[in-house]
Amino acid sequence: MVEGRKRHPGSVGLRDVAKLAGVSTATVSRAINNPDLVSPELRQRISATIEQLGWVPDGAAKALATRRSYAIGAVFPTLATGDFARATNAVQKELQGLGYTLLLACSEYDAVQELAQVKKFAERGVDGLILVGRAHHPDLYRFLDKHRMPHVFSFVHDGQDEGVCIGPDNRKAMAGLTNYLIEVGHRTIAVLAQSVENNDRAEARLNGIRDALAIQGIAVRPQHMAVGRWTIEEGREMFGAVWDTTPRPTAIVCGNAHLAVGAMIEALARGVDVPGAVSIVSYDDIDIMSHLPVTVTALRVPSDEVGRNAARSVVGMVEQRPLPVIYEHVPELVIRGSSGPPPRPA
Amino acid sequence: MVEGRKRHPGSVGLRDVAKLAGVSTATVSRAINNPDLVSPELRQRISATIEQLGWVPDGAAKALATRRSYAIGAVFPTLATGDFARATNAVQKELQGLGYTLLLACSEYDAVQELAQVKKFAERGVDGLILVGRAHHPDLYRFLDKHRMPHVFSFVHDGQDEGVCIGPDNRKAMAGLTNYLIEVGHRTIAVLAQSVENNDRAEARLNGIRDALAIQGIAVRPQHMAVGRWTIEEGREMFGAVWDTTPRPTAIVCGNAHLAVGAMIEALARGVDVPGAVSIVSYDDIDIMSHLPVTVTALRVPSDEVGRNAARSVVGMVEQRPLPVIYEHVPELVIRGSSGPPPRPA
DNA sequence: CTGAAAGCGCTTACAG
DNA sequence: CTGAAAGCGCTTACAG
Repeated sequence: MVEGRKRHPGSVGLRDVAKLAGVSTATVSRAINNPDLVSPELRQRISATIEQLGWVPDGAAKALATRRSYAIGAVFPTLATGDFARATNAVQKELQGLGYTLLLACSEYDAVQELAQVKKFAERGVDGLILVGRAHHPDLYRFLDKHRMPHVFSFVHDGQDEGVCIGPDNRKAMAGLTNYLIEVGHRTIAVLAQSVENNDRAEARLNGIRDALAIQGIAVRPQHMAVGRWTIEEGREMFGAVWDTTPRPTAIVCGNAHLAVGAMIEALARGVDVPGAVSIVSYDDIDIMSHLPVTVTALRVPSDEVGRNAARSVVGMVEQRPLPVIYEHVPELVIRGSSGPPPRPA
Repeated sequence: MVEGRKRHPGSVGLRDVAKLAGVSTATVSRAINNPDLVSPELRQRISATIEQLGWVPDGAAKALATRRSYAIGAVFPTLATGDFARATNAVQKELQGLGYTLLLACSEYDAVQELAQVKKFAERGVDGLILVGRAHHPDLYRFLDKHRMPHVFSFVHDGQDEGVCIGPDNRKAMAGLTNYLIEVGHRTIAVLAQSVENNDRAEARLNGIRDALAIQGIAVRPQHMAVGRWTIEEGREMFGAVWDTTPRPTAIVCGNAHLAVGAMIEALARGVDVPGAVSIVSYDDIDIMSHLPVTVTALRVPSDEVGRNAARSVVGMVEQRPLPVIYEHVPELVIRGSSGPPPRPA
């Protein structure tokens, strides 16, 4: 007779609990998952037995039997920027409150890797996914579709119909920030942009700037456009790149907080008068901005709220019950010391 | 006859692959997990069939059958500080390379919550755990022990025997930083400390400072000791608290980077001459430190390496194969503009 | 309210 | 090299 594998000797299972409590495994299972179906007496006896044996239910077995894992996968581009880190923190907290576990991966802005990570998550049996942005590998959409995997796109929000998006409308927000500069009189505006490679948010922001400028019939001059990623170092260099040009920009819009901090610091280091000679504004707000010698005007994106709502939203989809969720997060324009009217023409 | 639940209609399983490929399920399983045991011909046919059907293996079933999840749980205090965020990123990357998935939780420096999170991870069947620090809920050790759960403690390293620790020796490192101040002549030293509540690293750092000072027969005066968490705001306030005292400190040691940045900024804002009037040094190094008008002397802790090695270490334990791992990470003292000899007595 | 038993989708010891 | 079948540890439809 074939025997198969044996149980691990030391570990206790549902069976052991049932035996010791003198009930069937079905009753133990019900006592945990559906206490109302079990008489108070047994319920009490069973929970005492569980305590006594220190039984830890086996999630894999449970997942296999119920076809539900109570796990959500999230793929962020990176955790090196504070916004995604804070969002991850919030996602985990919210999921935990809803009874879910977070599986985390970082794609490093690589769509192919993201696809592989999502497939891995699917193998792990996650009930749903949180992704960042709208632009993904084409196969990813097919995959999600085929496997009917509930998912949300975070840190984006736009007018499109497809998919659930939770976050700011990057384009609209950046247009708003640019409009603010236009309103106070700027016409010669430089841009320190993030690379748009595999980053639709960065692209949307760039488009937002162009939208706002185009209405005035203005475009960003090539020498006023610099591209980087998200370090202070780059921000400093990029400031130099657009500043040492003719004509000089009277304002600089930065695609993310680190570039903006770098630009601000470089301006200070060069003794450039901010905002007297040039205004600096930023998409995204971080702590340090309100503490620099010249504080930085920024669009405040509530990353933790975005994370929290993304979590609520996937869980709502998974459980097919509507949870109250905020879908669009309109960033607040926080005007600080780094922005003002352009210098008067000499 | 009792029927039990039915299979989900749409989904394809190993069985479907086997049927279509005209082989047994055992052979399909082998073709994936042990290709060498299967003839090239079948192997080829099977992988084509898998492709064709778009089969995604069921991790829960696999985990149940093998008693291995290829998942590692990590509990960090928070992701709000850059160090843990970068470490998390590195952990995930390394685990992925080793074929594992990361389950993540944040304890918010709460030992009870951490315990609950670890138990949850155990239910999920993680193969191992990465924790931060050495100080945990007493029940946690019992739990890990009872369930023979492989685990490592990260961001700590000390002379003790028990457990695998991966990171800097906080105490020794901080003593070294303090010694540097003593060597350049400081004797009146203030401390901006992190709260030691549920944070043994903070406590170790504090002890390191005291160790170094005690050798000189010096202690930190009560008015030179301030306690906070990890915001720039707090750092500013704490600077004020220790600065407006008699005697004035000639140097300030900060328990973490954000407090140090706050202190530096407050000093600049008050027009205090750094390092002429006071030196400021920090445990932990962050980007902004090398870009402030006065750059900050700091101990550089390589968070990502700590994360990477922690990941390698647990996996090594889980697989019972020795992976090359660095256990102690000696922080590098990066001397910058904010430190120097104390002012000469007037 | 409770139990006996089938089944979730894989893996693997055994036999060939 | 391959297959038939037991088993991993739970849940749940069915019967009582």
